[in-house]
Amino acid sequence: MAGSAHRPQPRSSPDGRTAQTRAALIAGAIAALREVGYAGASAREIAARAGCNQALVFYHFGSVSGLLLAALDDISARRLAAYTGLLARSSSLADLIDSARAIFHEDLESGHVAVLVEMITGAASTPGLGEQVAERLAPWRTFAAEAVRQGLAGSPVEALLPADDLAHAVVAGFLGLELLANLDGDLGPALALFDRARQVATLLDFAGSVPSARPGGRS
Amino acid sequence: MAGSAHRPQPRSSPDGRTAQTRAALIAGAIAALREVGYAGASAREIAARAGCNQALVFYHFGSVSGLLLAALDDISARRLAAYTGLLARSSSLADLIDSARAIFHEDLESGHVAVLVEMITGAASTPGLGEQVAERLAPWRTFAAEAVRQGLAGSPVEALLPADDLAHAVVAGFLGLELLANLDGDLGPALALFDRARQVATLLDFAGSVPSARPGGRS
DNA sequence: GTCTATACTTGGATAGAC
DNA sequence: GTCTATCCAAGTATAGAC
Repeated sequence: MAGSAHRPQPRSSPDGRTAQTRAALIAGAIAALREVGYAGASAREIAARAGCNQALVFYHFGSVSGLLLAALDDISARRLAAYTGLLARSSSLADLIDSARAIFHEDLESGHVAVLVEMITGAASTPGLGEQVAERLAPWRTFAAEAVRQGLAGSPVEALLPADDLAHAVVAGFLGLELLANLDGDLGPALALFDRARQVATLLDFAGSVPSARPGGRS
Repeated sequence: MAGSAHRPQPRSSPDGRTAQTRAALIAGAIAALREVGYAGASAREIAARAGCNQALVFYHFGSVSGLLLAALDDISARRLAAYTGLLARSSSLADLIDSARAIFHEDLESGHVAVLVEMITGAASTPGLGEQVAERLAPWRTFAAEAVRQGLAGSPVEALLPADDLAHAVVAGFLGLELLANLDGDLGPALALFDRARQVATLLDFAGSVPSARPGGRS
């Protein structure tokens, strides 16, 4: 039931004027969240960026938070598709770290994770919004767990750090790095961290390929 | 120069009515940031929690963001004192992880890190606020670097992960875990992570105490 | 130092013309 | 479906009484 409210007749052609307006509003919402944060993402601010009228926010999305959630949906869909593609193409842990670095870099430059972070923290001021944001974060967490499972398959790390625990840390790490990079306007430290992780990953890839180097390995 | 504006005569006795009001406003600001976020932390909202008049926010702190920064200063001072005490009492890496877990738990329950996170993300909507928040975050980062340096002294991890890089990851991790725990209303996964880290730390403590287990060790 | 009252601004939301 | 006009609520900030 959540999500079905205030959707006007989607009867017009797939990329008619209506769809264009909705898309422009979503793009404007993303830009606003990125540049002026949740507190600054008002209907007027967003409409100005979309080049249309403030009233259309309410016509198409019912409320400002309705639009912000739609923007989050939009980002999630596009980002997860990109992530999944990268994951499928990674055959080693080092590959996976490289992919994660590329994802982080791209997301940061385009501000996608910033939008997510703003929504998570901003949700506190709007009753009921927290649950809806959490729902939309769920697929990212599932994806992280899958990536970790794939990257650690057969690694000695598995025994020490279960995939689910590590996945939680990975998501938290992404969000935290984004927070700091955004505040500092400098993603250097975060990228340096990925480079270090890559070195460790290379070691683990090697350890995984040498059976005798796996303590407790039984197969 | 920033910070000296709008400070009314501190001529009254140290814990006179003035100091009480200022303290109540700061406490109200912290509670508001924690419960309704940056976007909801208005002068009226804060004054209501402080049990005083809205106009006093401007009299004592000049503006709402002035008060919020004062609140952040207050938290930083008290938290860093507590952290430093814990650090001084930790003699092994496992001890340090235990301390970190205790810090995280306490901060989360009391909402101190939530305040920091709200200020970091909320700063985007108020020009110039970002730099001031960054200034106040700096001591936390310095502390993290010291803790990491102390915890890793003589550990084989040092060669792979320089202390500064790791410290950046630790701060990002804290902020990210806070973000998730706050959204979910569940700090279980974060605490589980600390437990895992503690296990690894115990291993490293052991490795550090056995010279032959340190590859490349030269002393 | 603290309060009441108020000026001014911005934002959410709706009605109705086109 | 989009716009203009408008209402109302909430927010920042100041003036002036006490």
